[in-house]
Amino acid sequence: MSHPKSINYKEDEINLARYAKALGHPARIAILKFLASTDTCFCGEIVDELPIAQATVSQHLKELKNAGLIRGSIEPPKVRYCIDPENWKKSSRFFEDLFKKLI
Amino acid sequence: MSHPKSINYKEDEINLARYAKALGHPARIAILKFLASTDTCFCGEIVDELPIAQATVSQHLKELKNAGLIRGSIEPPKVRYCIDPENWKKSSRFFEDLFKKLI
DNA sequence: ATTGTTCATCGCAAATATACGATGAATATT
DNA sequence: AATATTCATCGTATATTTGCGATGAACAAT
Repeated sequence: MSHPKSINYKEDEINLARYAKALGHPARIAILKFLASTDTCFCGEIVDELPIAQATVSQHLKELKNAGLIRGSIEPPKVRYCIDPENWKKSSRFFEDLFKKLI
Repeated sequence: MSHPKSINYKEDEINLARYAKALGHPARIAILKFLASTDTCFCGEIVDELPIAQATVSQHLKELKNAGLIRGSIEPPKVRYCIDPENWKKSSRFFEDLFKKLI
């Protein structure tokens, strides 16, 4: 792919897009809602909850982690996941700012 | 692709994911911010503003339109775009509901 | 030492997204 | 009629995403 015009979006636009992209799949929305409702949980609980295979759930968790929306702490042989409160608040503010630009 | 477990996400999760996905690219964030700041605009103005080709801008506009976030009205030989106030409010509420689940 | 549990990662296939140039459709101007 | 403007769409190339089964790593329990 070529980029004749050099791409230079603003930092905030890139960050907001990254958060939005992470939220852009029903499975990940469901995972986050589940996480928010239970405070913390293990991968296995999500697998039981959702209609997708363990490998796929693990991949979605990885993406949410990469986006910064969740965190995982090892608790052998499991991994306890929770929402990252700081980034959660940050992304909440990002969306709020975007939407209040019009309403 | 195969789907051994039948996929059945909740309606709201699907809708929120669709809005989020539409917001999941810096160019589309930039387009929406520009649209919000100018009320309405033509495709050409966005092409001047953003570092991407006309065909690509048009495609992003199409995706935003498919997601329901913007509308376009023909004004020959141009198309005037504006944010869809109703769906904008709706998606704003969706995100608000998601984020307030934790904070 | 062997087995079981839990989860990440690898390797693969198919689908979707991103970007562009070229072309087409619609209309206004000459 | 011919030309110019504006924008959508087509065709194409490449990258990313989504999903799965299989395997591996880490630890617990036998």
